[in-house]
Amino acid sequence: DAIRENIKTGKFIKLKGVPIYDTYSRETSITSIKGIKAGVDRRVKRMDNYQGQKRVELHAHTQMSEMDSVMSVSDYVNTAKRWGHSAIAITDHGVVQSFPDAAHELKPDDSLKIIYGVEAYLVDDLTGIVQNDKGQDFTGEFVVFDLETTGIGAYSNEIIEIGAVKIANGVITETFSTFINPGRPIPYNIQKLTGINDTMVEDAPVIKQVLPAFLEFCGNAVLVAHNASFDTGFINQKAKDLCIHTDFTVVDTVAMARALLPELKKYKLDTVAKALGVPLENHHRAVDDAGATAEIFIRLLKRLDSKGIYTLADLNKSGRPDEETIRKLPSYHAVILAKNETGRVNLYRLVSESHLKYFNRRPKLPKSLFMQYREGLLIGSACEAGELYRAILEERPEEETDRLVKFYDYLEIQPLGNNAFMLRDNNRFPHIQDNNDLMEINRKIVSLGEEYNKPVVATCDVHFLNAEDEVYRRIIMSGKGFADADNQAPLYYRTTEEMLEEFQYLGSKKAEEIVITNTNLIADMIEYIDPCSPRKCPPEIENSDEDLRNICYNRARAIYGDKLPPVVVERLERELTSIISNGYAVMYIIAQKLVWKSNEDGYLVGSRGSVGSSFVATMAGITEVNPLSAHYYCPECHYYDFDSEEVKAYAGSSACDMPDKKCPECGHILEKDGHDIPFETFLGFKGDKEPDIDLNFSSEYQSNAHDYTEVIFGAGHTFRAGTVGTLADKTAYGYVKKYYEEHEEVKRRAEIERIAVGCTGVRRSTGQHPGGIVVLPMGEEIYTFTPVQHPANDMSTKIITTHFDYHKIDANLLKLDILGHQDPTMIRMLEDLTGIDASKIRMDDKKVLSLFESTKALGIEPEDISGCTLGCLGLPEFGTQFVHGMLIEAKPKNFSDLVRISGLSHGTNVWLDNAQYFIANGDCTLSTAICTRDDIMTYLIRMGVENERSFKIMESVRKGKGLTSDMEKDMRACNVPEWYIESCKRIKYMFPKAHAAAYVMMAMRVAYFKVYYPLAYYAAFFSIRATSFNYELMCLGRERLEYFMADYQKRKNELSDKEKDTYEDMRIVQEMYARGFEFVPLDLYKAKANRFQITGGKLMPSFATIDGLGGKAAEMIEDEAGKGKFLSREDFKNRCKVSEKVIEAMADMGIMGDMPHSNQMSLMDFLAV
DNA sequence: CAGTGAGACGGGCAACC
DNA sequence: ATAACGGTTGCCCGTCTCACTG
Repeated sequence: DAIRENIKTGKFIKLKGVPIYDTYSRETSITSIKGIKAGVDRRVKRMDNYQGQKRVELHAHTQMSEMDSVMSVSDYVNTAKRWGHSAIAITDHGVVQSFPDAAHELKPDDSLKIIYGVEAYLVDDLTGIVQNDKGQDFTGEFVVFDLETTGIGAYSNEIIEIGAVKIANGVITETFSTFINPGRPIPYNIQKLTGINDTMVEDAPVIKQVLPAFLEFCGNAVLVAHNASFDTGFINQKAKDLCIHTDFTVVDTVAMARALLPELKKYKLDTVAKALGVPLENHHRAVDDAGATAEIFIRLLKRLDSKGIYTLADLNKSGRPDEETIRKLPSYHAVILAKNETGRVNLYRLVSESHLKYFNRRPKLPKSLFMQYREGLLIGSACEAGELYRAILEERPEEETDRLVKFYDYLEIQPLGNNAFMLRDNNRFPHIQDNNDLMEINRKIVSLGEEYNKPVVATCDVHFLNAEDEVYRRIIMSGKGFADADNQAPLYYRTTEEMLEEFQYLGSKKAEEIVITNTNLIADMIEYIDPCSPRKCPPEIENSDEDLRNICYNRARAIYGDKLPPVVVERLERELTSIISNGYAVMYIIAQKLVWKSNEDGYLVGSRGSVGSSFVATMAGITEVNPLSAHYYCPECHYYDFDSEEVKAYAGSSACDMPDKKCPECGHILEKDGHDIPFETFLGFKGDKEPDIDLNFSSEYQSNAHDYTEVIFGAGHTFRAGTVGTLADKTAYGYVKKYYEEHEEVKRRAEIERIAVGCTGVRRSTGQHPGGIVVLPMGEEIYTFTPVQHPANDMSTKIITTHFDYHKIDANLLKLDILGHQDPTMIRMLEDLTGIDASKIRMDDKKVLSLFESTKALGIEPEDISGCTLGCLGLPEFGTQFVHGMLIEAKPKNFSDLVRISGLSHGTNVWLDNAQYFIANGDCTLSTAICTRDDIMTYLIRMGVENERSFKIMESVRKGKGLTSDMEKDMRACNVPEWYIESCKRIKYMFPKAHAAAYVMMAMRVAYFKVYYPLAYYAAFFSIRATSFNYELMCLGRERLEYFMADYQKRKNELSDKEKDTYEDMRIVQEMYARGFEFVPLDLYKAKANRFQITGGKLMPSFATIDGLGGKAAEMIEDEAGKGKFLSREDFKNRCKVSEKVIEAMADMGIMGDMPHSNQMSLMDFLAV
């Protein structure tokens, strides 16, 4: 214990012990520990010690950048605070999920300004198909041409071949073709690509001679090229070098093809040629490419003609890219920062639209859309993947860089190390050879900034906090399969001094300007913003207050009579006052509508959570749990008994445990109801607790319930709550392990775990909440609260989720938890099979209750079912080893006991290390132990602790927050025993009583069927609950089953989770066999896809129980079997889309009967007969 | 006959109530 | 043998199979 005390996460310790080689884990470990001492944390924490104004980081990625950055928001914010930086920006790739967490890191008196931004994937949709239109139509002259060059940039490369074709009136009239001597060797990769070598151009004319000739050939014609800006860029650059003025109209066939052939995925010349049936030989030779492009152009022109497009102006208009096209356009990084509240909402809109409309691997943002919502936003030119940097890198003509610079509000440059990858990639960046080349690009950006008066800022493009943290990013990128993962750029958060030093090559004055002055200048243009709206916006439904009141009173009168018992009126009024005054009536009305609708459609709804604590909820039909104290009432004459001594003896218990009784007035059998649950568990004494209505709908019905919310609130007003899926422990561990295995480095398990921790928390995907629907009230705009997107950016679904996970906006919008559950599905199937109304099942049936103590009621002995001494295998929430252990120890006698056990068996540190100990120690009994939340509050109140205080203590305990010393003091002051205080402190999570009661009711119902309608029970269980049912292992007889069970038992410690599930299902099957029931072989023509059937006192499994045969195939078989006999296996395979392998397996199991292999055979057979 | 892409399926994992 | 909350939805990924293609 002393050792344990000293070992805590984040602590450093010194150990004394004996190192030995552990043959099991196959690594060295320490045993026989003799001493343990506190150690010293020797890690050096970096500090920004710059004297004077410090820099501001304007470009940083957090863990929300998908599988890219490993920096946690909290580390980032807190480091900035510690360094004394005045502001920091968060600019994740295309998303903003870090914002709420970042805001959360700020304390009220922090002065740090967080700049909320995004690094967008900007798409230039503003350049049209036609540049410099002068009113031409398609009857004039066009010159379609193509160039081969020594490289990509027009400035430092030369043209080596020009091929051109002149078209007039849609027919080819002239051609032009020549090599050009570039006056320097042709790079090897270009030779390889084009097949043009030095000897071929040796005798060719030089550009000075060729260009004028080519320009003369062109005359006033419109220039046409595939990806025209490349070719015209060269022509313009070379013309400029020779002081020749050019002013061509240009048409780009890539853009044309995009507009006219939207079905293509790529628009490379060969792809387009193929799509249009144009032959293309010798691709990457100017003459041939020009010819092909001309042919493509002519064919595209014909399509234009049929569309009634006759002028270039029309072409440009028709070619405005649609969503589909924009998705396929190349994108460039750009940093967008929100300056103020308007900007924030605009940013959320841009993020939403880029996810909903323009997502293609990345959320793309068309410039046109950005322009539309530019208000309140700043845009910066970003990194080497930004269009300005790219334009400079590719030596685009000046007009283009000018146009780009003007578009941005500020320009960015980054440390050389960020771009050093270019030095290593000679193929893509042949002209970037050393740091000087990289510096040159940065210098160019700086001078453009000066020229156009745009501030230039130095940013880090942060992806991890400290230089050494690159290892985490390396492993993650390697795990994703990036080949160059091992060459991590130094993308860490740098201090002012580090950045000043980095940019010394610009001169110390300039360095100071871009590192300090300008970053602060940008930061100062930005206001303090809260990423989450402060407004609470619950939906409104007209007359909900009055309606709720009426619904409750009507129902109450129907049950308790027109003259309502005072207890009922008192409770209703107390609750209604609290509910209505706090504005929660709407919640009840919504829940009521959903439940009623589901009931109408034939599915009961299970209640869940603490709603059952509310009698109003009971009366509104939202829950079956009646929270009043145990009472009798007469359904005939409305006699009631809430306060006789007889009834009071059941305080704290459920009414179903009371003896049956006849009505003293009319002799009718009295109803018993009430579980004695305080309302305050739900809403608190002041009604100020944020309540949550959780409902369990049948999994089969869940999506209908979701759709129905749209009917209630109107289309566009409900959103599925979104979730953020991260790289968590197990996946991270797997990545790290794999990484070091691949690199053949031996790492100890502890080290792998340590590194894995550093990799966790990185966003991997987004998803849907299991049931949460978020409601946006009429007249509100969702972007005020959160951006939206499709789950996992799946463009084929109509589901829209919130971009933030629900808890980030739970103070703003109401969430309905419409969860899926198997209990309602089970009940539905059991009712269908037996004709019994499950809601009428008694909760005090002795035989049913005995299942929780012995196997007797099932007519079997423990040895029949591998020694299990209880009959409650397969009952919901009562089927696991853990719960069984508890049941065996606690020996529940009635419903109330089961409610307590249900409470004890859910949560961490509620039973073990807690109630179990205190019961054994004699401090308490099952009835007095802390079993549910409510126990704490009612007990404390009874001991004299003030109401509100008792509630607060309960809330603190049930959330696992333990007790404050003040709370302990208050408890001791009221003589609360020490064991009780200790017990409270150990609890990590705890059920509310209402939830436990609702779940026990469900378990009792299922148990009833298990006792009295066994086949129906097993049919329902295997159809619905069994997750790993396997025909081959389980349905071919008891002996075979037990053979496999023995095998699993032997491998107990190595079973996968899946196999463990299978084993649990096997136990239920074993129990069924033991009770004397059997399966009949699966009949191809009688079996159902997913449901077991009872036939002649036996069970017929469903098709879905066959391994490898999934839901789709199962349904196909059921469908096709109804249409007629299968002639052969071949026929079966074709009609049902079942794979060969599965058919083989089915044949082995005897399911295929004597069906012949192919139709031929069957015909022969037929003839033979 | 290798390559590719799509779809079904099962299993592992994560988020959540 | 241990320790153990139980049960839900949904996403990703590897594998298998099959149709299609050059």
